[in-house]
Amino acid sequence: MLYDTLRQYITEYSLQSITEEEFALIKEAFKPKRLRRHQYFLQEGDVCRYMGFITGGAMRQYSVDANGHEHILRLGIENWWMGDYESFKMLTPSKYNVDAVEDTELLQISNDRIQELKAVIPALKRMIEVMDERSSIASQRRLHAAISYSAEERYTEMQSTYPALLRRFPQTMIASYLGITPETLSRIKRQLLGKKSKIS
Amino acid sequence: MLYDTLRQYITEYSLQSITEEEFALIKEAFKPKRLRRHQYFLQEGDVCRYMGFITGGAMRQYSVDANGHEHILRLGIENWWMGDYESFKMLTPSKYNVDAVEDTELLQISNDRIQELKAVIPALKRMIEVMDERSSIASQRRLHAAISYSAEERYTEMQSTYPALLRRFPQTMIASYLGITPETLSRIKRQLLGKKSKIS
DNA sequence: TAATTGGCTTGACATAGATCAAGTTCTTTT
DNA sequence: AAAAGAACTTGATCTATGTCAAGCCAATTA
Repeated sequence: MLYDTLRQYITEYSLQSITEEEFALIKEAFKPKRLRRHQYFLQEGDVCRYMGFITGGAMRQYSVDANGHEHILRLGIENWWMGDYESFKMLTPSKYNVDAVEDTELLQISNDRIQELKAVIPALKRMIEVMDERSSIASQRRLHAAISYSAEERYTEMQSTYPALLRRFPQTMIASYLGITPETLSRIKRQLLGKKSKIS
Repeated sequence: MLYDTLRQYITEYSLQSITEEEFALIKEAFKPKRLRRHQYFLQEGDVCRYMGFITGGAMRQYSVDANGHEHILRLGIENWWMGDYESFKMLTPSKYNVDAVEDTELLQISNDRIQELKAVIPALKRMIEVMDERSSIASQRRLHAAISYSAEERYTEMQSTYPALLRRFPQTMIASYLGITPETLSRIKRQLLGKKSKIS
């Protein structure tokens, strides 16, 4: 049921299995939560007290700049974690908003509880370590792309890295994630179609 | 002497002290290395087998794109770690070069040895966990800046976040780090001087 | 001291991508 | 079925930043 994907996720990332007692602790600590489309999970200025493990639906993390433009930092779907990690860890007010792009259900856990669980469930501790490593690496890659690549290159890279996200989110959001306007993304797509047809 | 700053660094990050026996292990595992200005620590295509803890000098990590342009991803000075973490962790060929910007001395450790040490020195393990957390957060911040801010905003943010780097590296490299050309950085600085004088 | 070099600035021009404004298509709601 | 509204496209312009070229200054080397 609901918690099985989480259990599988932990096993997969930690490469360790968890006992039934441990699983019971997890089920008790992670609370199910439903979000309607457009509903906030976190608002700018609040401390991110929970991280959510998405079991169904789609979410985004974004900031709003001085001109009212949104900049999407992260997109997430089933089996992804969502929340502002910086705020969650440091207990500082978040610079970001997190909301649901589709009706979403997730399992949320508080900072306190995850600390307690880490202490008693080795697999969970290991999972978090691995996630930190990977997220550090993923951010570095995306930074590299943002600094070094053109908009078109970033789009094609996204096509190969996260095809699922491309299909799932409206292009306005994909554009924002790539750091460009929807108009530019539209034109890029047309250009790429032209190129493709020449190749094949 | 040479290893004291490393010891202090570990204590500071892990919030744990290390015993003399542990320190002896560390001294044996971390090998001192000297690099002349412009000398490579890592070249694109090689696997990053060592991470370096800089005890003196200045280094940079950068990629070279199809047009021969360099893009600096990270700058490092005393008390910073340097190397390509992705390649080091995953044992994959690196997309980056790492070299010395000044004559540099560092303490280097191999992947194998750090794994062994992590298993027997809790403080070291904890230090790495904390570093992963923070680097994950720092990358996210920089990504946010790269996507959301103008060149000028990124520069002023860098002024407040890493003043030491600004003083230490030539502006060509600062520009590359910010993802702009040296010419643009030069013009931005002039504009900012104008603004400042108006304020005061 | 002269020569060389690397780093910085400045100007003129080029361009990727943004902005603004319409118009189209496809859903969703009523 | 009508109406409203997303999401996307397209065109015309604008702007931040890049590119190319020249010159200057300071530091290092001969």
